[in-house]
Amino acid sequence: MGAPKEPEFEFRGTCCRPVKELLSRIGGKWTVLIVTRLADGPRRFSDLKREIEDISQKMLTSTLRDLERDGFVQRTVTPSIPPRVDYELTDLGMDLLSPLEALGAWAVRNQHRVDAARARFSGYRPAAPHPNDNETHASI
Amino acid sequence: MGAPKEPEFEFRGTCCRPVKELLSRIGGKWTVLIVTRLADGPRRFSDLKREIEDISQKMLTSTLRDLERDGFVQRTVTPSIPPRVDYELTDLGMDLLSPLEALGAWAVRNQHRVDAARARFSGYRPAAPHPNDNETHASI
DNA sequence: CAGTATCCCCGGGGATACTG
DNA sequence: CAGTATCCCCGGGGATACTG
Repeated sequence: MGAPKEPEFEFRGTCCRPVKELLSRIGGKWTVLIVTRLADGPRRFSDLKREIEDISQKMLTSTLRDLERDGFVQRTVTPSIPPRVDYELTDLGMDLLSPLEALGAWAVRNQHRVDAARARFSGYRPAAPHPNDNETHASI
Repeated sequence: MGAPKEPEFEFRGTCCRPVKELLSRIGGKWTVLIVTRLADGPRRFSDLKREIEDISQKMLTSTLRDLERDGFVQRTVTPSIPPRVDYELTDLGMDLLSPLEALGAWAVRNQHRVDAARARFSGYRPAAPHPNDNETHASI
């Protein structure tokens, strides 16, 4: 009976569980950082940890696990002592780079337009302020 | 004088606060849904509320406010009683549609590869299981 | 080295009631 | 109609300690 009422995505005609999932995956704090690091070639766990530096062990592990689970990353264990684990992009992971780069390029190209909009928004807007913009109204 | 150690994004050479910001914006639960609705033309607040249906008033308001702030959406008030507020994509918002559609199309095209990866991942993996895959080991 | 276990915090998001 | 106010919850993410 009840499918647990997930909001049904509709993306310009095409239906959208996959879109929603991809969006929430790349919306994660570390995913894109890790993927772009791996774009330059395979990395050991400790390489990634060192290169990204601000990431916690836990988030590196769990983000990599999610990426492995979804098929973007291949995990290879070399059972030595100490153990060695390498991560690399799969074909699927490499394919993902294109739309990601398109989005990244767009963000960089249009950054100034967003910044300008923000300046306008927080600046003086004489007409039609939002109801509770609790600005101590300047009048007197 | 520490800048509050934000992880510095590096996206294939180009630096990346804007990429990070765009990613977290479209990673939001409702942003893309709203933007794609507006892609078909201007909508009143209540239209969006009705069309998206599962969204709460609060999230519709705050997501629209974020989109307005960043310059993707234009908000137009008609001070009648009851009031009427229309939202529409700005040029910036419409420009965003391209990379978004590219990403959406990719997600749909490659959905089966992700699904296949997941099936493999949760299925029987004889070699190199993760340390604590606490599977009640089938042996005996 | 490459993890796991535990504890904790904050903010995104939801529900409900109220308002100019 | 188009919001705001309040209260609440959960899970993403961080810190720290421990381990095969």
